[in-house]
Amino acid sequence: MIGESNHHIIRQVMGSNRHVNTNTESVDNYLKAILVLSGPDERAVASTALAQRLGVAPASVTNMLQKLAAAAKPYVEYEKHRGVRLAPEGKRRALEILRHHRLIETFLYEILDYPIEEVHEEAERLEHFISERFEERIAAKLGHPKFDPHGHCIPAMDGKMPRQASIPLSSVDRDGRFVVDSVSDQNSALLKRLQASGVAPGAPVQVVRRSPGEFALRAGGSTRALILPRDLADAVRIRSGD
Amino acid sequence: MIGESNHHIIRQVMGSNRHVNTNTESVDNYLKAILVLSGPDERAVASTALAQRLGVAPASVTNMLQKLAAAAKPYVEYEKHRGVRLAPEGKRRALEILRHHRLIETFLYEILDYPIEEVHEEAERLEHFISERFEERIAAKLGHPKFDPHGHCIPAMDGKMPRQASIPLSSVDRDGRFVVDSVSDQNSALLKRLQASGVAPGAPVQVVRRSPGEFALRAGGSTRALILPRDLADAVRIRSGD
DNA sequence: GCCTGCAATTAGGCGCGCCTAATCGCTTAG
DNA sequence: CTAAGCGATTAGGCGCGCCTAATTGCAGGC
Repeated sequence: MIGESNHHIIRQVMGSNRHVNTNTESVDNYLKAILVLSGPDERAVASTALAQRLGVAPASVTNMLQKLAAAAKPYVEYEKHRGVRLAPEGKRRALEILRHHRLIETFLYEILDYPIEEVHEEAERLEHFISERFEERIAAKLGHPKFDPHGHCIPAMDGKMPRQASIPLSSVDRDGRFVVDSVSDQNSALLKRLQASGVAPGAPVQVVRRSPGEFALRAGGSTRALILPRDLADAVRIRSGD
Repeated sequence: MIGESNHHIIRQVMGSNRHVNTNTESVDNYLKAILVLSGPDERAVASTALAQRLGVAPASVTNMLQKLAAAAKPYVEYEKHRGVRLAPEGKRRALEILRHHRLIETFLYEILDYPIEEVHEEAERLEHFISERFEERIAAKLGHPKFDPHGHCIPAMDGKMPRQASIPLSSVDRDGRFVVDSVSDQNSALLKRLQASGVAPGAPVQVVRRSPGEFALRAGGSTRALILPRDLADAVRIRSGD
């Protein structure tokens, strides 16, 4: 739980209820998408980008944004044709969901021995439905972890998150030794391959070849180099060796 | 997972999709309610009873039952004015959800140290959203338990459940020694009281007084008797001492 | 055997999130 | 400075689960 109170899934029950219902899974997903797409410097996000990420028609996005902006406590700041930003309440909720997501991933990986490439999908569903108590209990069980199994930072209860100091493999400008900072959770097949090759958060790696289209790296004690096309190389973030 | 394949939450995406969408939380809840209300001998269930249990208008029940009966694989057998029974597919799903529910309760209690009176509410939400893998992993982690923390039997993967051999405290016909079989999860305040008095599944208890309106019992080493009005006494099921 | 009372059903409507089609309006190229 | 192009919005519609109000039909009392 982050910030204020968490009402969970309160579905509209009476047709006579005049209040707009903004506590659904769908809303959560819009807020999460805005959080991610607006990046660390919190740029305004375009409707199209949201539509594409959410797999939804642009008209649906406009519709939802108007609702989110018109709520008593607005979730977003939205001006027509200008894109959208998270309002404080929206940011609070988005970070809460992100915290849920990453805690659940950690939990599935550490306690339930999930293979890493399966944690994301399960967390994606459950993140909307766990209670504050569940959140608190798994955090305690895990020793209040700061990172999930992909190396992503878990937002603290006060919603603060340190800025990332790592760079994508695809933008590295020299060969040499690095440490894996994080791996993307978006492509589970790739994730499985990376795991199998020893490319996991904290692992030392050596970048052995770079070209416009491909990046090659060797992890820990691995003998064979792993060759990643540019688009997949985006999925690995590295930092200089500690 | 029980029996056949489990499609989880597949929401309707296209307006053009002619197939009826029967994979929602709401459907799960209707099926569960029918399972419980039809009792061990699987009597037909009246619309009104369902409506009351689900907190929904009778018209809504009729509506849903028609849909559940009309599906390609019908979930229920339903004839107008005759009540409803689970069809094989409906029973399969209902038992699957019940298995989820009770596994989750056990998990929350054993692994996450929830107070017993809080497990039901959380399980009630999560039971609809966990994957087959999650189900299997928590079952394994718990050593494939046969009973949840209330003493209720957890349906096996093949959907079989032994018939209950216990009776409600309210229908006991003699004073003397018994063993607590199970306690209801419906009233969390009562559950907390029972727990505090040592009335938990497997605990030996002594029935010390019976009257039309009240039942008194003393648990294990407890000094004070616990007095329960008839309606609350329904919540405790006992069997003769083992 | 009819009639009344109540359970159950039908009819019609609502908010939700989504869709498509039509329109609008920024922005940039000529 | 205008016009095209495309991103964004509006308009209208759908299925879902739910509601209320009106109607139907079963069953028990006389």
